[in-house]
Amino acid sequence: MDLTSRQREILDFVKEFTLESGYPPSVREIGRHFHIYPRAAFDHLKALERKGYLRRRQTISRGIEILDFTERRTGISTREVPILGRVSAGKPTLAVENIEDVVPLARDWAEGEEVFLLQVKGESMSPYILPGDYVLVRCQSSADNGDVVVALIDDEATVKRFFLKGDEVILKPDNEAWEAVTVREGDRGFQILGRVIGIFRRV
Amino acid sequence: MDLTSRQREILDFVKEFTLESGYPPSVREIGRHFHIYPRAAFDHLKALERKGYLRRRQTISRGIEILDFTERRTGISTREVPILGRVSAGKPTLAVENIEDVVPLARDWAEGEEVFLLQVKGESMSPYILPGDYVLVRCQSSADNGDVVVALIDDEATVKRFFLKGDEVILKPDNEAWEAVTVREGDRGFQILGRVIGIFRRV
DNA sequence: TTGACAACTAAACATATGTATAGTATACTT
DNA sequence: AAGTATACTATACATATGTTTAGTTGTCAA
Repeated sequence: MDLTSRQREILDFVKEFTLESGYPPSVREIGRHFHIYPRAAFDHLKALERKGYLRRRQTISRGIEILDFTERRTGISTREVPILGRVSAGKPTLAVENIEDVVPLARDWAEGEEVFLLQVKGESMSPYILPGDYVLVRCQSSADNGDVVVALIDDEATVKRFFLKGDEVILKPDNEAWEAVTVREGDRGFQILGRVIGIFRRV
Repeated sequence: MDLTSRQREILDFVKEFTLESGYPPSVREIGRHFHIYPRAAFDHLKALERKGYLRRRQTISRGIEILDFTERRTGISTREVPILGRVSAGKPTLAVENIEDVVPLARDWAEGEEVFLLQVKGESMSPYILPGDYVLVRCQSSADNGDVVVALIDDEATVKRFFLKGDEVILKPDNEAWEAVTVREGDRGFQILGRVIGIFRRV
C-alpha cells in the first residue's frame, strides 16, 4: 500500500519533528504546521497506521512510534572518543597519556573495547591517509596481514601497514618514497597499539 | 553534579521507555512505574534537568529530550546527520523520504545550516575518496575552484572537483582515467548540491 | 450513478497530563 | 541551630490532547 503525497508530507513532518525534539508531535501540532484541523491530522495518522508506516497508542498523547529509525534517538548512541595527540609517520612523537580533546562518535562507527583518535602528520601512508587526517584506532596488540596499524617503536608511534613473515614484522608505508621498518615480535620497545578502523578527513 | 541513585533509576527508566515506545513517558507513567505520586516524578525530572541530563519543554506532554553524555560533560553537542540513499533534485530542503539512516556527529565536525552524508560509489575521485567512503556534504549552491562538490546532473549525483572558467563549470575527477564533465551555469538538469567538508572511511 | 476513499471544516467531549499548593520526614552541611 | 537538598504524600487546577459527531468537496473505479 502506497502513500499519497499528502500522507508522505505528514509522515516526513512527524519524522523530522521527532528527530529534532526528541518526542513526537501532537495531533494539534501537526495540524498547526499544515494549517488544517486536528481532525484532519488525526485522520492522516490513522491512514499512516493502517498502511503500516507507524504505530499509534490510543488515547496516549504523542503516542506515535515511527516504525523505521526509531531506535536512533535518546542520545545513548554515541561514545566519547579521545584525541590522543599527533603522530608523525616519518618523525614520530606521541604522548599516549596526552588527551588533547574528546569527540563524540556514533557507537556503531567506533566499535571496540577501547578506541582513540590520532591526527596523522607526514606522508608515509599517502594517498590512503593524508597529513592532517584523523585515524580511528581500536586498541589491540596483534593484527592481520595488510591491516593498517598504529605501532610503537621505542616510544615513537607510527602508522603503517602490517605484514608478518615468519617471526619478522614488516611495517610498510603505502608511500613508496618511505622505507619499511622490520622488527621482531617480542622486541622490546616494539608494540602494536591498535588497528586503524576508520579515517576521518576534514576538508 | 552527580546523580543520586534514585535519580539514576528515573533517568534509566526514561531512556528505556523512550527507546522502546518511540516517545518519552508522561509524569504519571513514571510515577506509576515507581509507585510514587506524579509530583514526586515531576520533581525528579526537574532535578534531572537542573543537573543537565535532560531538557524539558514546559506544559508540553512528554516534552522530555534526553541529552547525551558528551553534551553534558564537554559541552560538545551532537547533531543527527542523515545518510541519504539517493539524492533528489529540486527542493532546497532535503527530502526526508530518502533518508536511509541517521548518524550522530559532533556539531563542530558537521558545521553548516544543512548537512548530509552520502556513500560514494565508483573510483572517479580515487585515491582521495575511495568507493564506500562516506562524504559529509554541506548544502550550498555555489563553490570555489578546487572544492570537491556533490553535483546533480540529470537526476544523477556525482562527486567531482569544481572549477569555474568564464561561464563554464568543469567537474573534474581526481582519477585521470575518468573524463571531466563540462556544463554551463544555469543549465537545466545541473545543480550543485553542496561542498564536501569531510570524508569518513570505515576500514 | 453509486460507492469508496481522500482531505478537509467546525464544534464539542472526556481525560491525560503538566504543574501548583501544602505538607511530612530524613540526611547532610554550615 | 538553621538551612538546604532529597524523596516523598495528597489534593486540586488548568489545559493540552486524543477522539467523536456531523458535515462538505473532489476524485476515481465499478
